[in-house]
Amino acid sequence: MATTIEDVAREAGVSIATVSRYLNGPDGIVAEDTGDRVRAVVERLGYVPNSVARSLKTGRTRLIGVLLANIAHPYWSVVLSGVEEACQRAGYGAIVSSAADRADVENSYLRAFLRQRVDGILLNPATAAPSTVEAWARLTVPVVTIDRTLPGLPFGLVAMDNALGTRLGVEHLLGLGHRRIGFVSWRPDGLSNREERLAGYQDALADAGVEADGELIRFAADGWSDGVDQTLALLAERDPPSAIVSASSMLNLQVLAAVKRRGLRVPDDVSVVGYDDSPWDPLLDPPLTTVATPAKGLGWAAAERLIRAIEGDHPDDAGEVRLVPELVVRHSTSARRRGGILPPSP
Amino acid sequence: MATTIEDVAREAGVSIATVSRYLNGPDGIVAEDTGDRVRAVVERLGYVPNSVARSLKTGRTRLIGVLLANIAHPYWSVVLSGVEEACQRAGYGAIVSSAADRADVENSYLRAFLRQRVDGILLNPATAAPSTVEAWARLTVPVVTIDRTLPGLPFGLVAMDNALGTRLGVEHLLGLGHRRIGFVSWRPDGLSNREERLAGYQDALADAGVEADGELIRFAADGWSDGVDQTLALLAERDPPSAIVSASSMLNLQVLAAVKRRGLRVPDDVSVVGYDDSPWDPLLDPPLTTVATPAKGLGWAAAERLIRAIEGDHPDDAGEVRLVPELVVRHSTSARRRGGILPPSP
DNA sequence: TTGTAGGCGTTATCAA
DNA sequence: TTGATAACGCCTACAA
Repeated sequence: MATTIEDVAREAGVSIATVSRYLNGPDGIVAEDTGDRVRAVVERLGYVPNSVARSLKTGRTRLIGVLLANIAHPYWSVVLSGVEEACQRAGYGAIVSSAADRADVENSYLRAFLRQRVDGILLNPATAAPSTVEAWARLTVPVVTIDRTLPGLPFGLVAMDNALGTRLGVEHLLGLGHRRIGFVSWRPDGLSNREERLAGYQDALADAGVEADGELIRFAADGWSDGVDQTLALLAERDPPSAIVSASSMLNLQVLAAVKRRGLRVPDDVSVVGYDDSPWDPLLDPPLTTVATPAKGLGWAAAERLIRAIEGDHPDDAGEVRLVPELVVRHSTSARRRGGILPPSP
Repeated sequence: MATTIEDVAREAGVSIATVSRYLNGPDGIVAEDTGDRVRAVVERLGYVPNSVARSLKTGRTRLIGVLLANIAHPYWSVVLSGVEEACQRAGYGAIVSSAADRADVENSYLRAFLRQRVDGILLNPATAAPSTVEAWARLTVPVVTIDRTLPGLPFGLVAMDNALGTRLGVEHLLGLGHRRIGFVSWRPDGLSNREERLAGYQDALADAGVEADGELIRFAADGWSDGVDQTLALLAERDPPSAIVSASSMLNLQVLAAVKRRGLRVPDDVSVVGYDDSPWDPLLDPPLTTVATPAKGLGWAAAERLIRAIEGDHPDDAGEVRLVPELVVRHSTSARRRGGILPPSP
């Protein structure tokens, strides 16, 4: 067994209360020479306080649970770096897990977190299944949803202003003279982020008096390939778009690849606006015009907020915090050419 | 306070020992009707066992610490998905943290893990600082290093066969007739993965009897931009390479971007072999020939091994497990053209 | 300024 | 088959 506070107390010739006070109390709560003796013994024995015992006593673990829909998406590595930073500053640890996009896995992790007595949970919901809402609704630990939520979840949300994000892309293209603007996104599934990005696209067009055309909207299945097919289908229409807005960092490359595979040039034949401004977006060919979403800031803000809720200051329990995306103009967009897309080369 | 085992016992009219047995013991350790009563009460009260108390008693937390050098690298999101999967299967949770490439942060997380009484640690060392080795060397918890290690760390390692990885790239290019093959990697820092990838490149050339030329080796500073500059410098040499091997997924795009910025075509003017086969590599322009490294498998194998060590079967405590990379040939490499690189267009 | 002792919620030993 | 009870390691009144 590891050395305990009792070992330290015995060796130092004091009581465990004194050791505990020296370790946790404010400066000067133990006499200076007593403290010196304790410190020496702690050092010599390599004593490491057992926070399991501490948690049992205090009822707090200084652990938060982070439940991601799917951690394999590269976007989350950056978000997590923000979560880590906020946790580290506040002295919390993060148990992170990934639901692999399945509601049942999500549920089982939720139960695990409850058993672990985490002080709070950061939730990126995996699905819009009703069971999800039901299971989470009557929780007592603080929960903050991150990046997206779904109807009925009574938690605070920290997310991007998704509607503004796609709107920025559309308005940029409108300003360049584009009127037929395609939209490639994930298939809507009841989760807020997808719905909002679609709405931002549609509203921006409507506000500009541009006629909506459902044919210009394509939904891809999750993953790294269907976005290519959907974009190809979009480009193969009778009246194809002169510009495309991608609604996700994973789709950016798929849209670009499809345009090129079709033998078209970006931006000369088709302008492309990406999403998220991943670190590699400036390195693409051409450097991608993108809606920048501060991924690290998202993680940081969400963790910060959760920790505040845990520590008792809940200014706006179920309110939303929306981070503001910004358009970064690079070289994948240009003024609309007359004449539209040429037929594919044979 | 949450409901405890005592509440359940009282409501069910049994002792807490019986409740505990019903919950943890093998089937049939309590009489069927007793069990039914307990189950009903557990359900009604929404009792969730407190694993903090359980851990205090048993001395095991079923938690592992995952200490990454820098989680912000997108590669790790995929690795972590493998770690998660292994943990989930075995009923463990993973506290993940990121050292932001700093030895002091790494050390403070190590202490935090020790306080938390994690059952084991998965370590991706941040630096080759001597303090690192010293701090870790006399640990008692099981530790498995992942992806890389450094001299003096007495732990098992689960990593790619890095030398084979770059060798595969070089041999592929040699087979295509290339002789002047450039190498763009991270600046060596004493960590095994970087050293090994360099050695693999050098050995493959030596084995083929190709003269080594230090000018063909360029080291980039961490991040998303210096790799571009280093590649540009490489291409600006008097006798530039006809092919380049990139030693990291983060450098793939930087190398590609630099070649294009120089006005050269891939693979017609310069062949490029990438590293890691990220999910987006097939979508690049041109689709990247890459050394595929099973990132998810890496995470899975490392976590699996750590869990085995925790549970007491340590077949090969400090040995290495090397995952085998494979070359995926796409369209960024081609036979060497005669005449070499043209001068840059004005 | 320091010490004593009770209790946090479990598990597991020993009896019954 | 079940129940009492002693730890596990720490924090924190309350006493001294």
